[in-house]
Amino acid sequence: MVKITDVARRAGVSPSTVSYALSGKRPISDATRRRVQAAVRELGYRPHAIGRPPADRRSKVLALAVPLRSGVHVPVVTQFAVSVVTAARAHDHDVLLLTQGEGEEGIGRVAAAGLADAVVVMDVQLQDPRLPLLRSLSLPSVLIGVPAEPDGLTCVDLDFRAAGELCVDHLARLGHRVVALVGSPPEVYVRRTAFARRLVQGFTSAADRHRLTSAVHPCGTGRDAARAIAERLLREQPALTGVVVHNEPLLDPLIDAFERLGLRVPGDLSLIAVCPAPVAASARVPVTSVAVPSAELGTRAVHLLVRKLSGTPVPGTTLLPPRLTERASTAARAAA
Amino acid sequence: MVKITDVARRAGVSPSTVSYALSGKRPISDATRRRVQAAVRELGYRPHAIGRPPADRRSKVLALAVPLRSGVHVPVVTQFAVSVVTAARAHDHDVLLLTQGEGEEGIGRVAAAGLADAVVVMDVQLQDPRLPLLRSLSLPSVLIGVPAEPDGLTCVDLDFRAAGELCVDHLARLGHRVVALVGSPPEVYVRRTAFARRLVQGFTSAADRHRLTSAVHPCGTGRDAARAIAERLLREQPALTGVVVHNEPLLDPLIDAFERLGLRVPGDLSLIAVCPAPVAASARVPVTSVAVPSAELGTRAVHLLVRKLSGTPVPGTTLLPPRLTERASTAARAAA
DNA sequence: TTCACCCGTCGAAGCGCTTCGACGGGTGCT
DNA sequence: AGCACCCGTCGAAGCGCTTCGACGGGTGAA
Repeated sequence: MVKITDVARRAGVSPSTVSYALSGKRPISDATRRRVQAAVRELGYRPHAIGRPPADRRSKVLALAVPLRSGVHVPVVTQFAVSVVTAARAHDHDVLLLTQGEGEEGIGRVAAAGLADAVVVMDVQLQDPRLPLLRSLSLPSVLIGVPAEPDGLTCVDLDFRAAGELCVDHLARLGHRVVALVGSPPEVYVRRTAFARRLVQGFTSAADRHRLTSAVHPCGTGRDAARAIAERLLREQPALTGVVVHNEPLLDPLIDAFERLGLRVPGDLSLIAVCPAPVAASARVPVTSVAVPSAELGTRAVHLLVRKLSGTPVPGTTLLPPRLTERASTAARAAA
Repeated sequence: MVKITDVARRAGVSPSTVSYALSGKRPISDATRRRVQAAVRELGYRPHAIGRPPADRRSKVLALAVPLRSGVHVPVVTQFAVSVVTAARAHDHDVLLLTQGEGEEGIGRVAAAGLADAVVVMDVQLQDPRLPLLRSLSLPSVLIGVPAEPDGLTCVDLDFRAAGELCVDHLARLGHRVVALVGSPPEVYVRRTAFARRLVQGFTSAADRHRLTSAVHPCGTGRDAARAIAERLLREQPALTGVVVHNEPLLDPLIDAFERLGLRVPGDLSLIAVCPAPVAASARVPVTSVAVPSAELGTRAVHLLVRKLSGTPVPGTTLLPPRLTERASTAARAAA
């Protein structure tokens, strides 16, 4: 392995001069800088992380704590992870992957060992066991999702409450009077996952505001669950004409199930999904949706983290405003 | 942050004694060891990675180079990544995530900076541009997938050639005489992705051996592609009764498309998929499949890597034998 | 011409840890 | 009883890098 002393020898200067020539933290003459750069190129020198003194103890690594528990949609998480890695690279950082179960232990370990400078925490619950740890650690962090008590923490998320309201507003504007929310699997709510709860709140309060009849149903995934929930909805709310779906993998099966029951989308039933845009656009019927901007969330999280690392103050909670995109799955309610 | 000297002071010994007490590399009296352990517990000490001298230069980090290019099925990759992280943790290692595009550059950077001790490389092509780099680097590596020239490299993969043969053998045994392979998207073959090509080889050679009429069709994903390929198959091979699918996201749409053309599975058409078992089992018709054991591949890769790191010699190429699981999508060919 | 100042460079220290060599004091054998 | 040996512990070195303080020589101003 080629070290800084090798470069120094070849360039005929001292190691410290090489360091300064590369970092630019002190003035170095053009001639010297050029010689150093040439030596670096010729030898293929790259600073080795082990040498970094604790002054600049930065490992240039961010940790990413991903959930991957049941009920979490894998492609969404993956897209998010990729955007984090990409954004991190743009800021000259690498990403260390921590999986759930590792969650708490992993964050502690990574912080103590100095393996990472900062951590992005996904899938935050309202009362998340990791929060006390994050508060006590000096390790900068950004949460994806907003817990019940976000004081002192940096959080980013889609404004799921507003997203829920937006969906209902849209259905109400189209004349729908009876609506339902088909949500994530029950375990997601049991875990008190923040974003899922907030969406329900927004949905419910907007429905009340518009004086709509509404119901909320957590729902598992798969064809059988879709059929069951579709039948149940029609049984319990025969006048149902508007459905909000917050459950990516259920989207296609649910449309299927409704059609098998003789309900056309959007003829008889309007459907709005809360999910990443590609999922909505490529469903068997292109679905009107409020996009979950996973890529943007990842990028934002990294930006915030980098700013924190540089000492810049950052806002406590950033909520991205929801945006609704109309596609083929919503229509005005047919006249009675 | 609590360091080894703090522990030493509290335990009333020297730092080196603490180190030995924790590593066990030299005999330490029971009394001393106990005092050290108590001090470690009380102070919450954890060794900081920055202190590790290059003698034991191990960073306890593995890099994982994941593809995430078009045509690669995301859930499969994710499952694989998770199994790598889990296995790595079992060996007291963490995992650094490198994404494609970063591929070559990333491996070089990580190696030079000493960020990782070893690397797992996914989605290997027959002529992979990363191979020369891997050979030249002293960084131990394991490839998922077998390139054209695997000499000097450690590779793990499902034996896709045998998998292709196994599918055809099964169809032939059931009496099918005209078969087709619906493969991955064309770009996968253009890239000369190793496993995709090998599957085709196995499929073709087994078909020839059994004197079957056969055809191979790369195919994109999505409902439209499924419909197009289904129609084309029936047009070009009207007597077709056996289909092998090597394209996870196409499975459901393809079954759909066949049924819309009036072909029942398995009544009129037998279907075998090469994909992870859960995908096959949860398709709209449970599909007979040869499993792609992503989790096992990840675990194996990490095991091999750990053995390499410890200096144990490891086999060059490990091919896992394919296993076929019968489900509801295959049946004997109906008598003419 | 002289002095102050600054630019460009160097040497040394230090980070937290591991490990090598050394050393002191028991123990066991002769 | 004496000697060798080994167990348990300590001190010091060293890893590759960055950065602080220092220093020498040139330049500009008085």
